[in-house]
Amino acid sequence: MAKTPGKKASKKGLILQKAATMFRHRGFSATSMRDLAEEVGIEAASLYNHINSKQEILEAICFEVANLFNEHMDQVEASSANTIAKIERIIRFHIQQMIDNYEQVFVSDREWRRLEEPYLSNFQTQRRTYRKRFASLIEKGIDKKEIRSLDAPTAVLIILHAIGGIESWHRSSQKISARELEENMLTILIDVLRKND
Amino acid sequence: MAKTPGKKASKKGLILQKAATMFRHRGFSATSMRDLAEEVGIEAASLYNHINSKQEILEAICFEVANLFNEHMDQVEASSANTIAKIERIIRFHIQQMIDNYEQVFVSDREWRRLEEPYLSNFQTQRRTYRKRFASLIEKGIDKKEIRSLDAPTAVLIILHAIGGIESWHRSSQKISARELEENMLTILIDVLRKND
DNA sequence: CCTACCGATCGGTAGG
DNA sequence: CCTACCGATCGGTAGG
Repeated sequence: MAKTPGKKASKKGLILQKAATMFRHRGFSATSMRDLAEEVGIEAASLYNHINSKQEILEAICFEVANLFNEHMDQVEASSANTIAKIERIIRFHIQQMIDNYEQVFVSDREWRRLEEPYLSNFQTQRRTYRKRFASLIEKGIDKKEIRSLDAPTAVLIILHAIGGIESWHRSSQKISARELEENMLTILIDVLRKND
Repeated sequence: MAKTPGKKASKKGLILQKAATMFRHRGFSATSMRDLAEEVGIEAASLYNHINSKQEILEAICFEVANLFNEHMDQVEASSANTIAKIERIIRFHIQQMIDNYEQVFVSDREWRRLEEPYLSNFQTQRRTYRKRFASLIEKGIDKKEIRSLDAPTAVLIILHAIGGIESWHRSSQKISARELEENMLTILIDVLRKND
């Protein structure tokens, strides 16, 4: 109610959405505000009625994605499922986001390096914290003998980056379905963790 | 003997090496020829005595890496090891290259998108072909019951991107040793494939 | 939301 | 390998 959520909000939303698509294709640095404006359907100068700078657009994309994953992690940690089920939920969420929210997630994952301080450090810290929470979950699973003995930080590294591989699936011409991809990937990644004795 | 390999060759080598480091940090688009020149220790204009364009530098880096991996794949395919040993060799090579030849491999892996045609298509084709060869090896292992039944293209996707996760290790402050990382990662990735019945 | 425009910087060339 | 410089384009602002 405080801010009118009418046209102004949706135009900013459109800018962020178009920006995500363009940043993914060309990269942040190679995308010009003029190209973005054209895609949005206004003049470059008019962009600045909705956003303050090019940097701010990148910040909005990166931190929206970071918040999304942090909040999901909160939910999972607060749930009462067993450890391997929690991890499965997290992996599934990553896969689904990489499929359904591809542009934003990709940009957040690959272009966050172009963030300026202090946002860069903030983002890196959030990222590190998220991975530590994930690794802790795996450690707990190992302690409870639900998960095979392995180096948890390395496993997190592998799992998260493996999911990033969905990018190649998006670029692939002869795609299997998203549903199939999700199941194939989940099966393999869960098998990385599951004890088989 | 044909080309004198003295100062001219090593200066070009220096340019490529410095460029790889800068492209990794700032990205191809955000790296200026002036910044690169300063790093090399000459004026921007002097760069053009050794290379023809900024694009050409990126091409040199990307295709050198592509050739390296293709040639390794040739060797492995020609060898007489069993399938799982061949795959282990390939994975180990990827891990080692990602550790020892990090700047170049990273740039080739992340910045190839900035390549212009016809190099872009050429690179993409090489990449696709390499992955198909890798997937074929996995398929063969499945047929020979050396490898568990899984979707080979998805497994390749996971393995290759998982290894890309070594990037996070490079950025990490509290590093385990390269040797440990290699073993942790290899163990986990081979366990993805190995039958355990 | 536009026209008009700013200073800075870009990749690259001419000519020596 | 340098000085001097090119046209193009950049992110962003002024003023309406």
